[in-house]
Amino acid sequence: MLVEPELTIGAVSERTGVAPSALRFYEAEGLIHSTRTAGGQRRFTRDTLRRVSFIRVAQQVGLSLDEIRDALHSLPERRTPTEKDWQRLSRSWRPRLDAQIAMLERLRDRLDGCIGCGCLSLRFCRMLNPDDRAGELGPGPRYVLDS
Amino acid sequence: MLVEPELTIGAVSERTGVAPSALRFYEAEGLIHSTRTAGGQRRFTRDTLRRVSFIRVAQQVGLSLDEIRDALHSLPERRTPTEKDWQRLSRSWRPRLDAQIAMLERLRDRLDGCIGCGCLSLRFCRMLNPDDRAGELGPGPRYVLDS
DNA sequence: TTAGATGTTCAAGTGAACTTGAAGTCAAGG
DNA sequence: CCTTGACTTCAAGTTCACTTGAACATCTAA
Repeated sequence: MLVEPELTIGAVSERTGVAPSALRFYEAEGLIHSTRTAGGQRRFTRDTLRRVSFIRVAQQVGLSLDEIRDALHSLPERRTPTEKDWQRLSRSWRPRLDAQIAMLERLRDRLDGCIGCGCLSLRFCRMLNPDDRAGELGPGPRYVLDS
Repeated sequence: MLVEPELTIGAVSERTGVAPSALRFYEAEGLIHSTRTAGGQRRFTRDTLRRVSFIRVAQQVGLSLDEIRDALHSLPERRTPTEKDWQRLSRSWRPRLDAQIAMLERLRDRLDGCIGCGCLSLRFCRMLNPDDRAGELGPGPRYVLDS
């Protein structure tokens, strides 16, 4: 069997571009895990690099660390995830990415027509305020209808 | 001449979906402006609705309030902006929107191929870390090169 | 073996973007 | 006129995602 190569926090930091303090923070938040040396220093397995990259990517897509933790919990905890595991996880993102892209495209395509012509409107704002947002606000006229 | 219709903070809140406290905050931050009644209450002109919508849209695109303030400063201060003004502003966003969309599309198209296959890689992370990010980190190997 | 780079914890600080609370004032309908 | 809901200010609190600092321990290469 392979001996898992163990990475120091500095090594993970260097290879991911994420500060050691952030990695400690992620560990405290349950997003990554480490073992400890006899002296109490952290040692990370290589799949941590993938986890950390995943975290940064997820943040770019607009997920909070809480949501990311939930997503990562679908990976086998404390077991090196297989490619299948990662594939399943990444596929679960497609809808979110598609939605985000669609929103930005509508935004781009209407920017002149909407902001530009001065009719930044109800429809426009609805577009930017998915159901969850609109829902939690209660009844009544909500967004700009105004010319 | 028209008398500018004046809106209370509650009216602006209702029509934009933005809390009164947030509107006060935006005013304190110089993103919107108001006049005051004899009694000291705020009154907003209708173009504030557009400004506020613009602010929310800009936030969706990932701009900070600081950046948004800068953008809004290209509008004539304390003068109702013309359609041309808004058009110029919205057009200045095209590159940003295009970039954001392109990033998300690359992300979507490579998600399986990259995270999925386990090669969440240097190239991948560069894609997500535009020059400014990569630049400020200094020299040395930076991102995940690792299988 | 020892210097010094790298690591440790824990508490507190930061900045962005607001929200909340207290204590009080204004404005419009009956 | 008076009530009542909407408004005012100001300071402090909140959440998120970290960073910083102090004081100390460990690890590794010479």
